[in-house]
Amino acid sequence: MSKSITISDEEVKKWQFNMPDEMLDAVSNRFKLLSEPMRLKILRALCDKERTVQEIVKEVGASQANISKHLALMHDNGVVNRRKEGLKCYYRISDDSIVYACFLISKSVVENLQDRLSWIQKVNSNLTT
Amino acid sequence: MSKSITISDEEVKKWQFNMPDEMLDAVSNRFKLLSEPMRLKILRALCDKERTVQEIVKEVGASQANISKHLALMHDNGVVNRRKEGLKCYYRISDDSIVYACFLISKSVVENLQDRLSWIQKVNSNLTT
DNA sequence: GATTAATATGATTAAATAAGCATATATTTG
DNA sequence: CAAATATATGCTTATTTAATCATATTAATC
Repeated sequence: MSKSITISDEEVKKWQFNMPDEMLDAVSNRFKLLSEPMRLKILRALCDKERTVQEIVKEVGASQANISKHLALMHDNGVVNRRKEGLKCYYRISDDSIVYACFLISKSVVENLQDRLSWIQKVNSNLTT
Repeated sequence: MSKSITISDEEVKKWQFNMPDEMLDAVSNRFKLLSEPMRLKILRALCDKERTVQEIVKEVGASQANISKHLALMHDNGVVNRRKEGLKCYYRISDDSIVYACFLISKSVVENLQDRLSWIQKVNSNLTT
């Protein structure tokens, strides 16, 4: 069966931004973790299944030290979980809503780009005719 | 009628992280915009309706210059829209998915904190008995 | 227990950027 | 057009942090 998530406006309104400042700090911190291309690449690699550090290093194409630090940071902040097996260490995304948030934002960014593109095309066709 | 949004796993899988690196850069940039407490406070103020810069300044309690710069940044990146009316300038959130993403992440962060709290409580009760 | 493999960590450097202050640019009103 | 109001913008400073290199830790194997 296929999972799905539904967010109602009411639900959002209730929570929504009756949030205390301290909560916003925590939220901004989580967003900050998602605001580095390198970390998004790591999450992209972890999207379908857990992987070892080595596997991530290969897939992402960055140094082992760098990947390791990003993973540590995300682990400290509950974005990924760790599982040790002998020498190897498997990481996985700890929470589906992280992926959903990435999806939402991606969609929003694409729509945004498309809007701009249509503007440009309109302006361009006006200029060239 | 109450709006709502549904995200299916299939939908996420399709898009999901078959994203090219350039796309991840754009997404990370959007996340970066959401990763400052001050900007989240501004978005919280804009959550239910559009507001003027002055109204935001009052509600958020930061300097006009600072608010103005954050608004300009978010506007340049399509996070908020602008509407001028005489001297006043009304800003509003341009895209619902931004609010949904904030909601998702907030929920995720709260769950994360709750998990940690229950750990702490468990440890604490072990120590004090 | 020495060696190799997998991962983590410390120190340093360079780049990004939020906030503050002063000032500039409209736009309205007298 | 002068004064007042609303908003935007330069410039500077201090802070944060990603990447790099070298090295440390941990676990398996011979």
